[in-house]
Order: sequence, then structure tokens, then C-alpha cells
Amino acid sequence: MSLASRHDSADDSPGLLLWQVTNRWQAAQRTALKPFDITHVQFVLLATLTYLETSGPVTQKALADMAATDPMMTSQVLRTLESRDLVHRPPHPTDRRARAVAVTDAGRALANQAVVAVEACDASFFAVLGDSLPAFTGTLRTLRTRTDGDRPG
Amino acid sequence: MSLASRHDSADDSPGLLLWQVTNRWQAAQRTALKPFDITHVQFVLLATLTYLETSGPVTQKALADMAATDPMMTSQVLRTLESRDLVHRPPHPTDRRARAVAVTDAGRALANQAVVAVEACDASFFAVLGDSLPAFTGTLRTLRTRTDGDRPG
DNA sequence: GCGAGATAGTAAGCGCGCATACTATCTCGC
DNA sequence: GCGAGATAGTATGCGCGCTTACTATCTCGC
Repeated sequence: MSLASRHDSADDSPGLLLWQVTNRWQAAQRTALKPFDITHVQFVLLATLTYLETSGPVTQKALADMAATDPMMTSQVLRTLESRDLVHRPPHPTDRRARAVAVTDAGRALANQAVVAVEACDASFFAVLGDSLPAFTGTLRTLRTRTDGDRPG
Repeated sequence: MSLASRHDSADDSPGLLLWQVTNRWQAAQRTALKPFDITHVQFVLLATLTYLETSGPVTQKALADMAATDPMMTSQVLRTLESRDLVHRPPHPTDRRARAVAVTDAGRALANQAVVAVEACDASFFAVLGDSLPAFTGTLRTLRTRTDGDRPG
């Protein structure tokens, strides 16, 4: 069985489609966030942190777990955000290994503005699905849950 | 409206789900392709090229269009594949700007082995969807088609 | 206490994905 | 021919996503 039989126009498998659609979604997010000069990941961490920090000190690991991002990448992105004074990372009050990440006033303001653009972008991107959006979201949730076993629990 | 209202467990929007599921799919692909020591993108280009080259000389641009990959990235990945003797890139016979990319025997052999692992990986990843896989694929295709306007046509 | 293992974070490096800028060549109007 | 614009490809740089290796600190059994 050769490779050729798999292709009609280089876009058959659900995995390839998933990849291509996600690339386009990220491009849309990039466009929407351009006025704020932050990336999609930077926005997600900023927004998640804004939500999390209402209930006490947040470590980088806790933030990475909540946002489902890689801890190493999270560390790097937070340092980038810190260099722009959107977050600060003082020592954690009780764990000297950790840092208590917190969003600054500027970071909170930027996040609250950016979230409007991001939600509009998302709504526009998925508008074509209409009533089938909930089913699509449910399917994605199933896929994410099903493959949770890969993660360190 | 604050950011906090958007979150139940940092995973509400379809876009975020899409992103997370794609990351997990890529991780699965990475694992499946590890024995062959190539990445997902390298495999896709190799497989697409294997399919395309049966009908004449293939430029890097044509390959990038077919695989829906970025031309700059495609150029870089092809040079990586060339350094491993999986493809070669002689001058194009009629267009002196271009190269006639072709897969080597080693590249073709590797692709034909890897495609089995990739297909098994895909089948396993999406197995949980059962009968709803066609609907999911159709939805993805809709999203990709709907956002085609962003691309240079 | 105290030593072994677990955990939070950093450092360095690789490949993808994209943006900008550039060279070389092709194409088309004249 | 020949000059203007389009096109194929490369170079450079940045941020994501992950891997491996490392330090500092915490936790738990003894």
C-alpha cells in the first residue's frame, strides 16, 4: 500500500485537518491581539492568572497546570511579561523554591481590554458552525479527556 | 465584565480546546514517529512529496501549497531532510529560480514505513469518537474552508 | 535531626510557524 | 529587446512547544 492512495488533495486525515484549523485559529488570534502587542499564549497566561490570583498566591506550576501549558515555556513567557511590567514574580511567601506570580495593574487592564477582542475573534471564527458548535466543543472535550492519560496526573 | 466569569477550569472556549487537543495530537504523532527520528512536519512533507512527484517536477512552493505549510518553513525543513539524504533538490529543469524537489529511495522507504505508524496513531487518537468522527471531520473541513479567505488565493 | 526522593524553577538547545527583507529569475507589456 | 512587476527561494530573527540537564528547596521516613 503506497502513500499515494491516502491523498486526494493532501488533506484527508482528521489530524491534519485539526492541525490546519488550529494554525488558522492562531493566525486569527494573532491578528486580534496585534493591537495589544501580545501573543495568544501571553494573553492566556495573563487572563488565567487574573482569574486565579483572586484566591491566593499562584505559583508558576499552578498557572501552567491551570492553563494546560508547558511549565518551561510558562516560565519563559512569564519572564517576558515581567520585562514588560505586566506581571511581577516576588518570592512565594511560604515556599522558597517558588514565586508568587501576580498580574500588575497594567497587566490587568491590558487583559481586560484584550479579552473583548479575543472573544470577538473566537465568535467570528466559529460563527459558521451555528447550532453545531456545542457538538463540536463536546467532541473536542472528549478528545482532550480521552488523552488525559498521557499527562502526569 | 471581568475575565473571571469566562472560566470554570481554564478551558471554556472552543479555540482553547482546539489548541489543547492539537497539542496532544502532535505529541501522539511525535511519539509514533520517534522510532523513525523524524518530526510530524518532516513526515507530512515527505509523504506529500512522495505523492506529488509521480506527476513531474515539484517546486518547493508547489509542495508547500499542497501540504498547506509555510513556504519559508518548508524550505528549511527540506534542507534538513536533504542533509539526511531523504530528499534531493537539484535545479528545476525549466525554471532556474526553482528547485525540483524529489524524495530519495531512502526517503521513500522511510515514508512508507512511517505512514503505517502515523495511521495507527491517528486511528487510536480518534477511536473514542466512533460514529461521530465523520461529523467532526466535516466540521473541521467547514472551518478550514470558511477561513480560506485569509489565504492568498 | 537527617538523608532520600519529590518538587519549583532555570538554562540551553532544537524544530516549528511566521514576519521582514533580500537576491535571482521569470513574465508580460511595450 | 527591455524595463516593471511578479514569483521561487534564502537569510535572519522572534516566540512557542518540548527535551534534557541542573540547582535549590521541600517533604517524608527513619
